[in-house]
Parts: sequence; C-alpha cells; structure tokens
Amino acid sequence: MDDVTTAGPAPDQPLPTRDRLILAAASLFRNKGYSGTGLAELLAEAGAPKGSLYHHFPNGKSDLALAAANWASDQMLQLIDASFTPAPRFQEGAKTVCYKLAKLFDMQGKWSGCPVSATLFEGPENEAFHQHAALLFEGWISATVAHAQRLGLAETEAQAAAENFYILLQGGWQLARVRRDSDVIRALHLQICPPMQLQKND
Amino acid sequence: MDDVTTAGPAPDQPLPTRDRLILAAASLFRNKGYSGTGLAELLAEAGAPKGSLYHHFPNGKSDLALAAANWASDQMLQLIDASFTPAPRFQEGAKTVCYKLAKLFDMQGKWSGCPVSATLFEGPENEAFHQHAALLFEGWISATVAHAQRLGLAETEAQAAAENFYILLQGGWQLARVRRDSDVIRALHLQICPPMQLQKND
DNA sequence: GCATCACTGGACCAATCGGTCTATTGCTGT
DNA sequence: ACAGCAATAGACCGATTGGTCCAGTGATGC
Repeated sequence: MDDVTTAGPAPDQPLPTRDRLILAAASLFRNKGYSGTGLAELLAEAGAPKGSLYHHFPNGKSDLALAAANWASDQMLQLIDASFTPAPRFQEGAKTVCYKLAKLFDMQGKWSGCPVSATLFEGPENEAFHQHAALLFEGWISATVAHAQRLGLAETEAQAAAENFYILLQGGWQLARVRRDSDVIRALHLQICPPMQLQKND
Repeated sequence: MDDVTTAGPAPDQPLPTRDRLILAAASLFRNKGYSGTGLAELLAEAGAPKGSLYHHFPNGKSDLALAAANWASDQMLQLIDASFTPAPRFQEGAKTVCYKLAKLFDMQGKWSGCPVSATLFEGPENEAFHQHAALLFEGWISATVAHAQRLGLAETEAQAAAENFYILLQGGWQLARVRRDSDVIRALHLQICPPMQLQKND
C-alpha cells in the first residue's frame, strides 16, 4: 500500500529494477487504470529503460500488471493478518482494517482505487485478467473467513461476515474516493456485524 | 441501463446519431473504461463517422463521456424512482432497486461496471471528470434521501440509510462482477436497515 | 585474462490514438 | 429553384502506443 518510489526515482536506487517496476506499476495502474497508463510514463516513474521491462517481464505490460496486482494483493493480505491477529473479536479486526486503510489514504494523500480491480478490470475480452482478479479477491475473503472462524464464528457465519465486510469495504472505498474523505471508510465499522442480527429485518 | 444499440448497429437506425453515440459510449466505457475504448471502436459500434462525433460533441471523446455518464445516471435515477415510489417502506424500495439491477445484469448477460465510475474515474489530473462523477453520485444519494424521508425516516437517518445503501450497492456490484453472479446484489437487501439498530454493536 | 551472462540503454517499428479539416449530402424555408 | 445550414463521410495528421531488437556494460566464475 505504501509507495516508496512514488516520491521520484531515488538517486542511488536502493531497490532492484524489477521491484521498482512493480511498485511504479501498482501505483500508476490503480490511479489511472491499466489502459490509462502508458509504458513511457511507467518507465519514467520506475527509472528503468524499456529493455529492463521486457527482460524481467517477457510479456510486457500485461505480465507487469499481474505482478503488480499480486504484490498489492499481498500487501492487503498482510494488512488483514496484522489487523485480525491481535483482535479479540471479528468486529474489532474488521474495524482495524478500516482504520488502517483510512490512515494509509490520509498519509499518501492520493485517492487511489482498489489496486486489484483498477489493474485487472479490463473488458470482457481479457478473461485471464478477470480470472486473476477473482482469484485475488477470493483470497482476501478466504483469509478473512479463516480469521473469523478462529475468532469463534461458525463456518456459514464466517463466510457471510467476510463477504459482507468486503462488499462494504469496496463500496466505502469508492465513496471515500469520490468524496476524498477517509472518514467514510472509518465509519464503515458501524455496519460490520454478524448477519444473523440483520436477517430478522427482512 | 438497457442498451438498444449493443446488439449491433441497426440497419434502419431508428435513433438519431447523437443518441447512438451516447448509447455506444455508455456501453463501451463501462465495459472497457474510458481509456480502454478507442474512437474507432466507438464509432463502429454507433455506426457513425468521425465527423458526426465532432459535430455533436465539439470537444470529442471527453464531451461524449460526460454526456454518456449523464445519460447513465439519469437511467439510474429513473430506476430509483420506479423502485421507491410504490414502496411502503425504505427497505422495500431498496430491495426493489437491487432486484431490478440484478435482473438487468442477467438479461444483458454482460457484467458491466458502474457507468459513472467506469467512465469518470480517470486519474487525479482529470479534476473535471472527478467533480462530475461526484455530482452524479451525490445525485443518486440525495434522490434516495428524499424517498427515505418521504417514507418516514428522519433527516439524519435518511442520509445515513441512503449512503449505506449505495456503499453496499457499489461493493455488491463489484463482487457480483467478479463472480459474475447477480445473486450477490439480490442478497444485499438483507443488510439494508436503518443504522440505529447497528450502532449498539460498536 | 577471458568467457559468460544477467541486465541495461535506447534506437526503431508498425499500429493505433484522438483530433482536424474539407467535401458532400439532404432537408428546410422562401 | 435556390440559398442556407445541420449533418455526414472519411481522408489525413502528428503524437503516442506497446513491442522488438541489438549493442553495450559490468560483475562473476574460471
């Protein structure tokens, strides 16, 4: 989620070229989309020549996009684990995820979109991208389901709670981006609760 | 939300060129994004030459994108009114919105993204697009707030319920798109309830 | 010292991008 | 019949796109 290279190409480039490419791609794609980001801009941000890109990623832009999405997804998984592991209950873990994400937005000052969806939602023709995005999203959900079960929820409850959480998170992410207000995400935790209490309302 | 022209350019083109351009743009932009859609493809879908585009929309692609987003937003506003007007309570209206949207997805078979966000989320440099997207989203919310108040909710409750509804809808829209399963949106109505009942959980 | 090889730097390419411009078409009012 | 004008049709443009290719470059093993 943090972007080391965004501040500009470091003079002594502490990161290997491959990593700088991935970081630049992850940052640019989720701000301007996959199609909206040109290779020239991407390479300038990473401080790497075109030859390096096609050396590390033989299939070029699309390979890099997958790698960047994987990297961003791993960052999110780490945030999930860091938030839920010390939590006494599911709700507190979910709340911490919201607050950590909101703080990240405030710190970097940029209202980037969800890195996975921004990178990989590229038309119905790009089936491989869609499948990969689905894989990463379900990875977030199943990681959360595992935490939910560990914290005492039954299997079906855990599944419902995790799905509900990411629906809220994605929707809140979007509204927060529209309003440029991280409090939208922080306020989400008010609505995170086991679904059983809600079903009586239907 | 329905797309008359998507089935291919009609031989006797019953719609005026300007409308065909808007419809084609709305359909393509929300499937492939603004940057991901080329003018050539767009004009082929609309069955119009390039001269017509720049006659009806002097600023070209960006003008057309704004018009297409406006059109799509109006469609959504009509769906909101059609759903909430006959509803006895807020929850039933919200449920109807979900079901109508899910049915639209099933009918057209395409898992398009939200037309406004897909069209107008184009990097932080495109401030005009961002502002316009915010305007349209807030339009949906305020229209829903009006219905909520008409259906008996107090002002703060109505605002919270409407915002919560669109957070769920956007998030559910995205998960439904990932899974290509319209039932995700249909299941959302279980979680739509006034926020007061939830605050006790915090 | 030399061969090897991962890596870099960038020239170069065809294709496509969004946009401009002009000629023409066809309806309208007079 | 003719003027006027909105609309259409598409040739054409420079810029930029993603991608290819090859000549270096520098560290490493021998």
